[in-house]
Amino acid sequence: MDYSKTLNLPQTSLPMKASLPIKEPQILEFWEKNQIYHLVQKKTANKSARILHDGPPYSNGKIHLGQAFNKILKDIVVKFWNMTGFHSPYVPGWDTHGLPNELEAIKTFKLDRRSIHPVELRKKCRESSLHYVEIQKKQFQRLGIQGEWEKPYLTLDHSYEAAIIEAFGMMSEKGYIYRGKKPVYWCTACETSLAEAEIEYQEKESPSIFVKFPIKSSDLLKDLKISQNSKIYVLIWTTTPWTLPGNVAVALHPEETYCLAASSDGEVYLLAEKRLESVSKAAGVTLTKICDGFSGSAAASNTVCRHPFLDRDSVLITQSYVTMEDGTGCVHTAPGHGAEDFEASKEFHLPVLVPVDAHGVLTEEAGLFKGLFIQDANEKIVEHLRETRLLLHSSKISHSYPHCWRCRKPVIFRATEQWFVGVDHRDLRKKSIAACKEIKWYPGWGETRMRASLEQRPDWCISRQRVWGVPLPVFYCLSCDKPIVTKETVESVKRHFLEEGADSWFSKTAAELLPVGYLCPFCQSQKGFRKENDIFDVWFESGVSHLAVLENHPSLSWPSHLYLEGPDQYRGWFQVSLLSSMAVKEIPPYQQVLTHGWTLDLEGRAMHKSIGNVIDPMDILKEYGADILRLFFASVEFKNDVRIGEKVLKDVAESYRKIRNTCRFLLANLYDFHPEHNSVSYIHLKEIDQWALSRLYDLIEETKKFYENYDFHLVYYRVLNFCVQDLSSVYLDLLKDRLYTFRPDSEERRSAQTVLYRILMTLICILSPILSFTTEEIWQNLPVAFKDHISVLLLEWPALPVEHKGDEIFRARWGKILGLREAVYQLVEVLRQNKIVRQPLETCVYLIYDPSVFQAIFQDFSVEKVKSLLTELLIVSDVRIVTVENGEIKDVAAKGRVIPGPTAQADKLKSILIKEARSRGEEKPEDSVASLAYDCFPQNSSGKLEEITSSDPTQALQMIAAKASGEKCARCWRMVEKVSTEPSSSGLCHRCVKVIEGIPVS
RNA sequence: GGGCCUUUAGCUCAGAUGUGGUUAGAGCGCGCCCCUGAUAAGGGCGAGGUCUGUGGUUCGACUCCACAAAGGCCCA
Repeated sequence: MDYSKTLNLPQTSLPMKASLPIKEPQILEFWEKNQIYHLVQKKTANKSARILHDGPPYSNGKIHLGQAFNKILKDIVVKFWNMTGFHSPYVPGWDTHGLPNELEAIKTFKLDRRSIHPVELRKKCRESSLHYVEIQKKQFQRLGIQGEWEKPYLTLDHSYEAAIIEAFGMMSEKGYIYRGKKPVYWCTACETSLAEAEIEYQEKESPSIFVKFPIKSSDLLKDLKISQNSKIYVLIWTTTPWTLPGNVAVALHPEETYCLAASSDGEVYLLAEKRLESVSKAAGVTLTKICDGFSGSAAASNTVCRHPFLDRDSVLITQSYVTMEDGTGCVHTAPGHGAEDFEASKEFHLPVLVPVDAHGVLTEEAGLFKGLFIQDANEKIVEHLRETRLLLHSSKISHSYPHCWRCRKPVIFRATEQWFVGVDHRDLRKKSIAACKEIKWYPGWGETRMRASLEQRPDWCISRQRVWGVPLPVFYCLSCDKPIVTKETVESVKRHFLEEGADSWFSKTAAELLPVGYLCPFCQSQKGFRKENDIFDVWFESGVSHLAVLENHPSLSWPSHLYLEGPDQYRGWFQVSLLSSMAVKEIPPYQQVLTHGWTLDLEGRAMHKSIGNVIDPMDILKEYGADILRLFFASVEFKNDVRIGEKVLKDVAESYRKIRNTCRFLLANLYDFHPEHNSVSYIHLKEIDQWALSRLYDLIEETKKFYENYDFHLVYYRVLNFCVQDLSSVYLDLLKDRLYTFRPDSEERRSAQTVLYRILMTLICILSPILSFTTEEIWQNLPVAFKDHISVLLLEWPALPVEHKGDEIFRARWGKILGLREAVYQLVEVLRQNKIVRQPLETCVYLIYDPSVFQAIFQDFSVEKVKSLLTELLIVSDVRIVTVENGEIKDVAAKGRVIPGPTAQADKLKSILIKEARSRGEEKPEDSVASLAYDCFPQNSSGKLEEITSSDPTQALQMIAAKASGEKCARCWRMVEKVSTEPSSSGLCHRCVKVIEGIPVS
């Protein structure tokens, strides 16, 4: 007879196969249509605000994996906050100005930036930027990121542009802004200065030359009584011959030892003693020391050389940055072409010469090399030096050299007029470093790194020679040529930008931008003014986003709780934001800083187009779905670098299925459950159900802590382990009997459902920040009676009454019981290997009764309770708690007699069972019984367990497993003594007979 | 070359509890087996690690120190 129709089998509309790439867009539509983001904001409106301020990506292309990573993490954080008592709006932003966007526009529209009018170029840039904003917006939304997408912040917004001017004005007013000539990275192809962040180091081949600087006069040579007529030279080494026209000095290390060495042709060179050997080798000449060594400072004293080809002197100076690792220990110094050289020029009052123009062409100052491009100048200068016998040696060298991040060409160092933020003005650096202590860094070493970055950084060059950006609001008097930045002028420019945007700077005259009748504050001239040509560095723009956005956006407030970006931002956005905030407000713009690692390929290499290992996030969405990508990022320790590829995504997809199926099983067994009408109160729940609740209680507590600490991977593993270990393998497995075979509305079944319901709702909540699409899908498949909200995103973090945790005795008992379960399954496995049983349900487990052992494991439980608990937990057909007396097995009743010697009893029981097996005709009767002593006082048990249990560490529970006797019930598949022979219920056990009474059987 | 960081089973992660001590854990994957009433599901058991390497401190180090290798970010 087929009794399966009489069972309460699971029913659900939630498919096992996720089909995320198809399902997710539908869910997005649902969120969009119902304005879920705004419902969440409305719901949390009166909670305390906690703001994650979005760092703006460039709108110059489609999103890459690193950006997907970043936004997903932000989304998880914000969703968690919104469900745990905070009001957390998320306003995404874009960096729409700057070189990357400008270059993208030039490429897209094939523009000639030399001929195009700035206003026209800006129009095209704007078009391109907004185009990519829309693309990226769609892509981010596709990832499931919730936010104010219809009102993001853009750095080209008029209000934002005005805010930049305002911030500049405030900093200028406090004296942070100054104008100066300073060597900056300069790309001759792009004709612009570059920020440090815009530089890439690549291998490059350069000339490597040793140049002789003839000594004109020197204290040292006088002291050494060396004839001034001798050919004596200071020997320098350089890889940039074109900078020689800018040479004004040669630097020696003050403490290192220098010497004079003669070559075979009688010339004498000054160089560092330590470098003598390698220089001889490199130049292929024999150098012989001709006197004792002397210090660098002695050598430099009043020593003047003649420039090798210009009618000018070059003085010897001392600098501690001179190293003995390469060169000659005598460093060619051109203050217009090097940072250290520039610093030295300040100390020794050297002129800063820049004989190279913006295109990389040498100027009048370079003498006979005038008009040459630097590459050509290199060759000509070397040639000239050789001709004039001032070149000792020339070769080629391959070394790491700075390149432009956009055009990839080698850059030069060139001093130009620039605008700066003085980092040490008003102790800005010190204050910023001090502020780091007040900020919470995740991971903790972020503080060290930020401090180190701050300590090292030079003054902040905020000007760029481009047009796509916000112009520096500076005017120059046509009469006295002094730069003018006053409260009045800034305010006037700000007003224009607020109304018409920064384009007005390019379309209007200075007079139109300035207040009517404005006079030069320095000379009172009426000749008028010209406008500054430079625009702001994009770091300045994004660096003041906390002012432009947090203070002005209606949803936000200043300061933010958290900034969350990649590790490159310690020197980028984190730092410039901190500096601008400390300069203007004297308070950091964030309370916490969280960084994630870089996304790498499976071999641990960074992703580069040239290597061909770049992964497009959209490809992952097409194949796996956004939830898999989200789950992946939640599964890894994201504070480190993250390796991603086919294999790891597949692995995560597997785990995803486990989680999904667990939820599906829960849901499918609740098809006839109504939480209001069918719930069973806690005290009436079965012990096992209470245990499941206590596990759930722990899960909630622990995952909440993990989320709060941004340890999403711990949330992932905790949830997965809960699904696998507590639910799938233990609780759900044992519950099938009760759910399927008991009367639908029986107390036992409702007890289980009460807990399943709680577990399902909790899992959905815990997972919703990560698996937003899937939990929403489950939510849509939930019975109406379960739901008090339209979307899963409106839920609050789950809470269970503290009593559900279970007291110490309860928890100790369950610790032991689960250990016992593992031991029993080892026994069952032996029987299975011996082909005695195929599954636990065919097994009977015998426990030798020993009161102290039972007390230790089961605490205050009665024998009956232990028996029924274990039968259900172990999914065996019978658990017998027995004593063995006079060769007979006796089931222990509630107050059964106790006899000593459990081990001996177990042995006897074993032989009795073997005997029985033999009489049944088993081939190998001794194989049909498996025994084990379960040590209920393991030495490694925790202190808390020790308190509750007795102190005898040697006691153990004697357990024996054997094949269960009797007949198999056709409905519940348990082995029972006897099944019914009645026609209406034939083959059924007593329990099932009762259940199907009144239920028609087909 | 400098600063900061990473390196525990095939993969992703725990842990080594504020100051070193007996057989270093999980999930996935893998192997063997069971079930067919979660079924392109579910269950059981098992095999996998000289804790990146080398040296040192110590009675004893995966855990402390030094150096090194590989990789990442930033800077020169």
